[in-house]
Amino acid sequence: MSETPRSLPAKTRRKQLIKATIKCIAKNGLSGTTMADVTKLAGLSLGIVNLHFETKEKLLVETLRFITDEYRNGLDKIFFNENLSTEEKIRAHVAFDFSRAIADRNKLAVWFAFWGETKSRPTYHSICADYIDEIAQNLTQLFSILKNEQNYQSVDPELVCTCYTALSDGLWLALLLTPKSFKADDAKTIAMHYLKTQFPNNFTMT
Amino acid sequence: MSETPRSLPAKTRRKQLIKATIKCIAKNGLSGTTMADVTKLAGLSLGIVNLHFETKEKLLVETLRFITDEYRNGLDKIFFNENLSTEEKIRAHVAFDFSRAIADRNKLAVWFAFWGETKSRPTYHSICADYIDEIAQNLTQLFSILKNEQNYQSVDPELVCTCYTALSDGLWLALLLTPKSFKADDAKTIAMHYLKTQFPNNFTMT
Amino acid sequence: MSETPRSLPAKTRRKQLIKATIKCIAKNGLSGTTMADVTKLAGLSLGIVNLHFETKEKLLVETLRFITDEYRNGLDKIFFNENLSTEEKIRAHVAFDFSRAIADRNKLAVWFAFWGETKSRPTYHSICADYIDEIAQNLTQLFSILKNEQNYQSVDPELVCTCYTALSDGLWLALLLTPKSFKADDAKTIAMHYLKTQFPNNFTMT
Amino acid sequence: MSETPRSLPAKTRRKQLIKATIKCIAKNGLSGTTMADVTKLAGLSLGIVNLHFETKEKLLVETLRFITDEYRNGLDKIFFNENLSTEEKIRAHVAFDFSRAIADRNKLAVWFAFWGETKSRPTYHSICADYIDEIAQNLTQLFSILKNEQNYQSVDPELVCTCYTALSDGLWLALLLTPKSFKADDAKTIAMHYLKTQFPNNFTMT
DNA sequence: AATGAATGAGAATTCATTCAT
DNA sequence: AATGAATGAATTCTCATTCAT
Repeated sequence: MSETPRSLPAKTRRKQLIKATIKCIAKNGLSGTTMADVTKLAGLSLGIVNLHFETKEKLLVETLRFITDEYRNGLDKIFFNENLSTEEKIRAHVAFDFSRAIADRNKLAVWFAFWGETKSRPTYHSICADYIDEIAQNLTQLFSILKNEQNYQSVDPELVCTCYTALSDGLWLALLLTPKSFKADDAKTIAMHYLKTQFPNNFTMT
Repeated sequence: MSETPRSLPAKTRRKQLIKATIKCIAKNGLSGTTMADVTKLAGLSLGIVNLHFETKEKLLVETLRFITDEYRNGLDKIFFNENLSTEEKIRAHVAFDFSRAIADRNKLAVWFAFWGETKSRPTYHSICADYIDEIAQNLTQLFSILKNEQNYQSVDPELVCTCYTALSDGLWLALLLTPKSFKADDAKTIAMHYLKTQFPNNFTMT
Repeated sequence: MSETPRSLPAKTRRKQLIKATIKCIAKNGLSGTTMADVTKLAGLSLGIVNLHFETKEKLLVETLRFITDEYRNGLDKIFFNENLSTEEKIRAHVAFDFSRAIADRNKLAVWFAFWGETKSRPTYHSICADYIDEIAQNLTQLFSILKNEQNYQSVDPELVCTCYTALSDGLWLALLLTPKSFKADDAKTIAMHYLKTQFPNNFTMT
Repeated sequence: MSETPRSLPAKTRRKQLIKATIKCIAKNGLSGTTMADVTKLAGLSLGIVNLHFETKEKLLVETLRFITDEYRNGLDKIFFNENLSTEEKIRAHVAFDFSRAIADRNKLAVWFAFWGETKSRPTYHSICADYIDEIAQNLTQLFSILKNEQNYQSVDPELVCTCYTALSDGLWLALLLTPKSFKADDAKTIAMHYLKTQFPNNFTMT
């Protein structure tokens, strides 16, 4: 194992601790995650969390914010990419949803761990509510543009967005619960299958 | 409120405690649920959990099993109801998924609380895996029969089952996360919308 | 050692813990007093403080209140005793100030431990301010009555009260700091010596 | 505020830290005084205490010694001042006891903070015992000289010294506990009032 | 069957001290 | 001489479990 330098920029340390926290939550659950576990996994001392995050709760919040930002930023890059057509953007969105970085079982476990506590923790809820809204607006807009571009009469962009979002959440759950029999590619196939029912002239090949 | 008798059949006490546990998990999250909270909410003494469930862990497992059984039994009643047509069975399935009893926010919070810990707790996982499989088989069969009855050529019953299941899981999450703007009826509409894309000649009216 | 019963009335347990706390503060200082020390000295388990006092801070406050109440109640019994003359009441007051129960080195250490933190802890301050005022009023009244009864022209009862109070506080400090060379009886002699200067016709014999 | 030079004579740094310690103890109590607080208040780095005092304990001891020396040196200057008469020396002593420099609430808080820990800390005790003795000897001698000079028959110089010392300690406590209603001038008045009872021909005017 | 005071292992947090820069 | 990130022992607090009544 390579020696970590004794002193590092605060940002690096925070990221190091957040990554260890993700692994820990995936391994032990939110309730089973102790500061001792996290710091040991990070190869650091017990007191360091307090130094960089003050409390365990704040570390958890920052961890949720980290995966939230990662997801949002990834989607924003697609949404604001001027080189992609609308269809390509939607395809890229789906591909991103079930990519290595996002549909990673550790991160999925973290998502669901926080969602499971959302009702009782206003802070978790507000962090989630925040990004859900923004992404839904962008995706609805994409469906709306595609509808107009390609003259799909009966499509309801908002409904399709809600349906697609729920579907991808449910597919993530399936990836988390039945990792043996259900893979990211299966999930992507199903997501595309739904989009094809709405936009039959698009989304035809893989 | 009427006085609880000091001595009651064990089964009644167990149900009483499980119901208190559901409320507690919804209110405080899985990690924030203590035996003191549960027993106080049930109006019983601290020691009673040990008497009826031995450990907290076993109470939690029984709680998960309780909502799991409730869901499975409800669906079984529909599936084995000889008075219903296949379409009616599927309609009833959807109606049940978003009924008062099932799409109750307390129970949804419990589902997601356990799912969030699933990766780290083999027991929770095996309880979930168990019922998921059985229900998927039944639902796939219904789609398969409908396909043959009504001559839907291109429908893949297994894929539709997986897609519907993921969709309803995702809709439950939406009900949990955004209860203000998204109601059970909205969820049901979206679920039916998906089924209509697969079986356009069925599921036409509300 | 006699076995303590496993379960006791809450009041008894609280007193038991407060007494152990007094000993601990005297032995280790306020900052050196740990819950582990207190509970070990009381022959009880670590968790019991939380059960009866919630936090360490509350145990400390109750401890201060305990010695405060003991002092105030003792003086009240003297002040409201109808069988004593005014001079007898003042004599009893002095005797009480330097009695076994009050001029006990453990308790003195506790008094000064709290006084030393008074400036930084509003709660400690308010508990002290409370009783100081009440006692000063009563003592001033005694001096006032004695002045009138015995026709002492130049005595200022309020000033004598403040002076006596400061003197007895200082004598307590001497008892705490130089226990070898300075005893309760010496302190009492000095206190009486001061009173004799103000009321030469009273307070003549021991 | 002017920049502190990065490198300064050790003595200056030590005094700087001791002054910050006094403020900190007054503000947060002895138990609430951390190295982080002290060094921040001094505008210096956390590691500097170790450099100049080795341990926190040694810094505290030096702080106690600092206020102790300040008090003792002030009194020595009076005692060995050949230009003052005995009465003037005693008057100066009282004036010093309740001067700005000594009856400062920060320093009083420090005195009582240490006295509160004296019973459990032999080091603190020996520092205190040391100066108490020396001052008592000097003051007794002054009273003794005054007695002989002015022919006070019944005065017991040692008793008067003990009484005055206790009184001034108690007055300091009053200044600490009830700063609003009790000021240094009030304390001085009471101290002089006591001395007048012993030496009625002296100490007549302010 | 039921109670709830007591227990004590386990977890978060604090903070004096260290040490590479 | 000075810095401040990092350490980890010590302490408080939590809470599932026990057990005498």
